[in-house]
Amino acid sequence: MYTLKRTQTCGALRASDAGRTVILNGWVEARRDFGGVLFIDLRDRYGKTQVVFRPEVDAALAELAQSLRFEFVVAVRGVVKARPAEAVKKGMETGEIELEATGLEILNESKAPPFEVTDEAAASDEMRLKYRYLDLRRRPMQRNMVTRHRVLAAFRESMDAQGFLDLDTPILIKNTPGGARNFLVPSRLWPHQFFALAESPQIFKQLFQVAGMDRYFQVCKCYRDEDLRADRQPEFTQFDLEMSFVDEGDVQAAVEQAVSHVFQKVLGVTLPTPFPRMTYAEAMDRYGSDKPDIRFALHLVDVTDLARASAFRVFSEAVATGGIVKGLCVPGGGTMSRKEIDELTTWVKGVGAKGLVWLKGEGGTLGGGSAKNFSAEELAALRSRLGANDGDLLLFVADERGRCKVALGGLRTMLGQKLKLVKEGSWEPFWVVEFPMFEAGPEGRPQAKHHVFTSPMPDDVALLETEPLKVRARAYDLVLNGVELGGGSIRIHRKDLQRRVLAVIGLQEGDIRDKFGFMLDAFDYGAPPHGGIALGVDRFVMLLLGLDSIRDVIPFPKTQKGQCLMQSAPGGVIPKQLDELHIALKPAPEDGRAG
RNA sequence: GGGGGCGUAGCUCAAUUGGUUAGAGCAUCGGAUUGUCGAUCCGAAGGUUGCGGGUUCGACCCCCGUCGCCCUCGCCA
Repeated sequence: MYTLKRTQTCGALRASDAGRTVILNGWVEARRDFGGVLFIDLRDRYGKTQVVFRPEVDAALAELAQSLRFEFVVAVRGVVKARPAEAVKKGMETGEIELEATGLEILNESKAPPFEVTDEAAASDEMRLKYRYLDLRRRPMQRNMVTRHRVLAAFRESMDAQGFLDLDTPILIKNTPGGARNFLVPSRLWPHQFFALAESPQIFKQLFQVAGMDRYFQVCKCYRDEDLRADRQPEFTQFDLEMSFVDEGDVQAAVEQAVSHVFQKVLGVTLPTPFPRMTYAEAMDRYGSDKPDIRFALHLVDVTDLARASAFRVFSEAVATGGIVKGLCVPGGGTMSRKEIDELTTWVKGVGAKGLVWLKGEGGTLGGGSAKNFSAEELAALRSRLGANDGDLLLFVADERGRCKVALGGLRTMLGQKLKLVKEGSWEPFWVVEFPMFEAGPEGRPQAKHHVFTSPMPDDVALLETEPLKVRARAYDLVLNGVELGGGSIRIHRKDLQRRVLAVIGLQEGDIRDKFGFMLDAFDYGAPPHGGIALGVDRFVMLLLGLDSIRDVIPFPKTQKGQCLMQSAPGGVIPKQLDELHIALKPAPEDGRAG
């Protein structure tokens, strides 16, 4: 119990409140002591208000206020006063007033915080994660969390308006190898048996369709035990939806409506719909990426034909061994230093490419770098093919097809950011469509690129057994500003086609029965045509806020090694727990990371 | 598993490229200060330079190993 319960929040008071007696509760954000008069900035989720203590108003109170320190939690009663004209703080919502204190209750003291709880993130990621509750107290993080809430609220609003049902699915499910590595949960009641944490609600949402729950959606947690990235966490959140009696266009339209609604509600931005479509083949050829940032026009240009006959062996040999040569013309990139170009080369080699060939537009032809390896005619042809001007930088990668695209596509993205080619504040969502059904696995055997329930395009079904790698899928990814927001597909709803697809990836009848038996059984009982999609909530919020790490929009994220620095999770368990689970531990690996 | 960056006071950083007493700002503590809002001024305290080993007359600096944080490739249907 405490006596001075707040009557207002710290962001509420304005000049029109002058003369009122109110009570504020909050944290001490700043303290300015003039010996006589003492100022305190009081903060809560809603804002910040200056409190002033004066000895002439209450000497004992002013003395008590001297003991206040950063992050003390206090309750202050006082009279709202208009500030003297010269003391008005511009740019502060409550800057026209201050609270002249007549009562103070220290609700809790605080140790000196390990870092300052200020708007500027002056602390390292490590400190922020260890003391996450203090990091979250900072205004920018509070803003991020509020935005996250508003995005979720707007999404649910749109889904409800479109007639979707919010239904949940189990987190503890059966382990099915393939796809992302699962987190495993041992079963106490069934010794030697394990649950897996759901990596997505995929199977269940399809079974909802079999069950007639047309138009399902959910905001759900997903778990994948894979390596982390700036935009990947082992535990993340998806907008998940699935619909019956639909084709690609219906799912995309539903998503466009929901995404547009979120943009309108959260940013006040109107997105033109429908979103443009681009085929996977075009994305890879022109951008070297299946999630290109199309906000800047920097395209990969194929010069394989020119390279084939070149005297420059780096080019001709790459082509002779079945590779390709592609180039990128960076407008104005000629000013980049040798050192900067070397950094690009280092990166390219890091992704497995052999190297980077570079030239600069100068004197009406091309010079610098590898120019001496080409004839004048070749330089002219390259310059013309890439549309280069004097002052431009030309970058080429000659390599195996996939590596070439990945290397140049990566360079394109890096240069777009480095040279600020991107129009800030622009939003260009689009769909990448016609993904390949399969990709070559380790031993050349086709693997599902999306997942095994994805339907092939009708025109390509005949190729399933003969040229599986040429079969295109009825799959689609939603891409926004170079980020893959999510992907989905029209599913296979007929058992005969499903069996053919499973056979292509080499699953034996026994395996099929073991892994997907219940799914196929369900399809025996009238599965409707259906399809859906899942979008990454964390990435979505990150994009809306213009941030570049997913960690800043997840309240309690893990480090890149998958640890929670605040809890020190994961951690060990006591022998009794292991006994109950009938689990014996093998010796820990040498790196000493065992709990 | 591979490539790269970083690790120095509670926090954020510096240390003339190997030279003897490792500095600054903020925070902390003490003092001064009656209109500030990153308050100001004076003073104090604060260090196993992530950890282990090596090279050297001498190591924050060079070498090897290791741990941690970040970026990235693989991986993530």
